[in-house]
Amino acid sequence: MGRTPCCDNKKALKKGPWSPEEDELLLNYISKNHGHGSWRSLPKLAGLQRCGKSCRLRWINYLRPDIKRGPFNKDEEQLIIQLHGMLGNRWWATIASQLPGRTDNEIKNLWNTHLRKRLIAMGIDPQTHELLASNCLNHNASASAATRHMAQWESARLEAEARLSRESSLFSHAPEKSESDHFLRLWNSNVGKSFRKLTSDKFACQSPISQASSSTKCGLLSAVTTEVGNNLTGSSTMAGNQNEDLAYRPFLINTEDVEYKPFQFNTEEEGYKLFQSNTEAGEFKICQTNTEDRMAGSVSSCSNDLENSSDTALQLLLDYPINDDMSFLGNNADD
DNA sequence: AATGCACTCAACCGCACATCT
DNA sequence: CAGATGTGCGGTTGAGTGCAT
Repeated sequence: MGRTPCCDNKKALKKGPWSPEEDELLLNYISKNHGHGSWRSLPKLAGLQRCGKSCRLRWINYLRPDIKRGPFNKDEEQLIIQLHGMLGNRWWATIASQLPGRTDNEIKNLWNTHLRKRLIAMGIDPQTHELLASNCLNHNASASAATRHMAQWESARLEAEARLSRESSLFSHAPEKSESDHFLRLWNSNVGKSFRKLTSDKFACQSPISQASSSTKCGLLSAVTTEVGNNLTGSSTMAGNQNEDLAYRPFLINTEDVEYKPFQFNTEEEGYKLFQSNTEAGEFKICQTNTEDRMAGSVSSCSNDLENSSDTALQLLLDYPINDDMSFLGNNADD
């Protein structure tokens, strides 16, 4: 039963930095064989005294021909921060997928060495994207709004997951994509476009940094419909269990200009307008949803005064020029 | 020139999930 | 179906490097 171990620890396998000779062996093997095939058997076939895992890592993070070298530009850094705000630490690979030629390892390093420190210097917790405690003393009202925004964003994320889960069940013949991939694709898709339109029209926002305090009025970004049913329950449970990691990050950041603003709705009712899919046509559109259908457990303790602002950091994220297509739905249909 | 410190980043480690026997 | 293995991923480490003293 089973297979032999991947890496035989009894063999003296080399560790540490790769030599140019080793790189050449690995490159030659992969180019001659039009791919790596089994990573486990690769080292032996390629004549390398390395474990397959080490070979894979070397290929993915360094030798792959499509690796983009050189420093990250501002757009890339901004996108990483935005995506980290959406996804958190758990999905470096997903973030990397949005940056052609960049590896998860590279992005992770950039985050840990540069971006994280930059946020800290700005008084922002790089994990939660919330204001650090010291800043909260000066921005109590805003920080409390930030907490609400976290709930709003988490609700939006759950809604997206639930919707996509439902969609995937409708396209059950299609291969499953990862949850995060769904979310990113959703964000980049017409759904996101609709959402962008909604937020453009309806969202107001305030900056915890630029505005010392203000009374706020916000609704929930929790337009969860009863159609979601069990899928939603699953998502909700999942998110609850992994709250620390999956927690939606409410802020959107422009690190250069310290634009760091949460988003809000003008009214609670507006918050309940979100994605409603027309599954027959495979299209999404926005419609009114019943407030009573909102997901149980959603944070709803929002105060009800809000200051409008059309120039939001959210808009920066929403308008970021990500490829706006529905290819993932198309793929589903094709498969 | 020597030393210590901070920083970077390639690589390792261990876990989770998918796949195979 | 159970358990072993393969693969991918995030967290962490530590060697190399640059800078300050």
